[in-house]
Amino acid sequence: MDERGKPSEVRISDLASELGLTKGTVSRALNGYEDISKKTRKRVTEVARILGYVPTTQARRLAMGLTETIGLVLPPVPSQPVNTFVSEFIDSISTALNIHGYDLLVHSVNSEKSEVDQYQRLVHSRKVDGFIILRTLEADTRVDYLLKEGFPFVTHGRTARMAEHDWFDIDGEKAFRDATSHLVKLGHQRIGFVGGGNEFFSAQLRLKGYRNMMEETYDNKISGLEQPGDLTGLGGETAARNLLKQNPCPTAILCANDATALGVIKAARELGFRIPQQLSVIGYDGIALGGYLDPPLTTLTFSIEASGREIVAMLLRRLKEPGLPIISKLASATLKLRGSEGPPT
Amino acid sequence: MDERGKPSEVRISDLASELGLTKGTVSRALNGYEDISKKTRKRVTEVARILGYVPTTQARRLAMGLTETIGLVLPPVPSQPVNTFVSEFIDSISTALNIHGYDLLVHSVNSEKSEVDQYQRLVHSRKVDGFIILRTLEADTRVDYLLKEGFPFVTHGRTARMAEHDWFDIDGEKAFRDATSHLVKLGHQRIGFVGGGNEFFSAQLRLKGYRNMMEETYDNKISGLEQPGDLTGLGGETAARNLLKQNPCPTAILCANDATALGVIKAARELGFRIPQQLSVIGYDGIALGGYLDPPLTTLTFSIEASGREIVAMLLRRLKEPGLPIISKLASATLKLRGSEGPPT
DNA sequence: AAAATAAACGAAACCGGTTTCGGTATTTTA
DNA sequence: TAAAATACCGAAACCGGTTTCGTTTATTTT
Repeated sequence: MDERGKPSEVRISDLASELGLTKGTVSRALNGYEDISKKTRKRVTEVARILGYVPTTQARRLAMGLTETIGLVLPPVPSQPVNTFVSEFIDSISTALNIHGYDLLVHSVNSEKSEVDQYQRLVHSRKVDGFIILRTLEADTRVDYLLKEGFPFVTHGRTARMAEHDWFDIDGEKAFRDATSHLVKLGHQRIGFVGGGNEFFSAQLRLKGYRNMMEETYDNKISGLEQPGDLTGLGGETAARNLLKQNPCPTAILCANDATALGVIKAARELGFRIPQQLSVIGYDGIALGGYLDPPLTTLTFSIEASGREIVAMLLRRLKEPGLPIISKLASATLKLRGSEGPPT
Repeated sequence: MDERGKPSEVRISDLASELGLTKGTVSRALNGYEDISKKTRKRVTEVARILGYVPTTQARRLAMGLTETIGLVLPPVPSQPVNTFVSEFIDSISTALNIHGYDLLVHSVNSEKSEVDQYQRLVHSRKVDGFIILRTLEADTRVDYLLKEGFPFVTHGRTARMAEHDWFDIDGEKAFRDATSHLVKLGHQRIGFVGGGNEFFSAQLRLKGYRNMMEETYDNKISGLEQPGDLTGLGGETAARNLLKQNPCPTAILCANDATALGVIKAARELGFRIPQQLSVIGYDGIALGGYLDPPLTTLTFSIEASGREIVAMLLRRLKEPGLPIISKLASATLKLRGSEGPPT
């Protein structure tokens, strides 16, 4: 214990000389090597505890040739901070990583450099052992780059090259089939859809789920109700105006995410629609705030915490056994009925 | 350029032998030492570029005795993910740090270990050069610990010991004076207040701002309208029920944050109050989602991005010049009128 | 009791950089 | 032109650990 301000400056050499051993021996004693006598090991760990010795991370990592650090590069999201996904996700993966002795390094994409540049820097400077990739695109340059380098990573979301890399995803296709089916059962026929950017693979799958269910149910007789979106509230507003000026207009609208749904609801209200009486709205994401709306937003939801834990587990497995065949996992979202949908009038 | 999968494995020694120099010379050439001829320096940088040499971070940091990393330990927030503050804040500070060559290390508090333990581990294992502390309490054990260790950090929010450490804060007292004053000018007399947990210093200051303005305006004739809260929607609901069952009941309610405001609005609606006609509500945080409510939530807001940038600047200054006197900065929030308040009826 | 084996630790190389110090070769000064 | 100063680079120590290899001592084996 040091009385002074500075944190303990005990190095392994200090420990060694204190014990009358060499630092190599101390290191092996502390790391459970078998060629250390029980008595010595006990003595070493005891003195280490008393002196408050903690190995310097940088030195250990240099010697062992690993970083025990996982990188997360935040995708540049121009003003779409409606979603708490990122913070919850960071929380869950850092928790999971910490448990296994790994650290989480968070980087941002500052305007000057491209996104792939960030990955490149992190790889070459050996700051991380692997990556977690968020918001995958169908053609994803980050994935392309890391595959080319042979650098470990797991994506949250699928890509066009999903057969070549580990991934975790929510089954958005099934989720939107379910949601559409739910609306159909309530009696809706003209069900609108507001998508996300089509560059996102997930957006395509959600659209697919919706479209397939509509085609199967109404045998291609009801169409023209798909609108592009951009996963923001503003995008939802414009899409809703386009849909609601049609005649006959939709009695329900399915949205690619909750932010979009909020925009749709806002625009619909301004046009005089009452929800859910005159228009049912369903979102996707399960943001907590949806429960405080009036009416509370019905949405498709999944556990961010579980997703993060799963992804971390996959990545750590990959790091441990690089030769493993591709790992992937498809989890499912559940429809959380809260009140923004009902039978059509 | 390597054709194979592996990332470039060029070490400084490879560069040196390729150039016919020693690694010491190469290092100095690359780091701008004055005892290297212009010609040699040019040759070194050129070959380094061609071979794609990037110094291994771990080695550099070990040799230089620094980590170039800042730690952020996420405070354990039991189910309060209504706020996007954390993700936006992380985004802004990592951007600011990256620009200066620093990394951001994010840790979580896994149940087993206490929060201070996390800081202790990070300090002793020398993983970070400094910390950014979020959600300060009046008596903050994290601050106590780091002050004791003499370890650099900047807080977002003040503490009881703010005279002893660097801090950045939003002037919540003034903000709530302003908001109260705004409601007074609209004609409100019975203005309610729902606080945050009183262990947070910020919550106390917000309450103080509200209370002082009320006392000054109504000369202590109007009181009993303060309710405790917990910064969550649920807390807002119960507080609102307590306030609204009074007779006469408040015509406006000021909330310690937006999540609370959402809860207040929900409860008020359920009790039959129309907003803002029968009850004005004002929040604090400026969450983007508030703009999509009906009516849009009037709130006190400030730039998270600017806060993050400022805090990073303060911390880096501190690291560069440890002897500097305490640095602090008080920024102000602005009242964003959106529609959830109006004159009383 | 001598030889073989096992147990326990010391010595030294290594990870990949940075930095100090000292020694030539070259230029400047006297 | 000899001496002093300067420019430029090599050699080696160092950061704080880990790991391999070899040596000594203690224990078995024959």
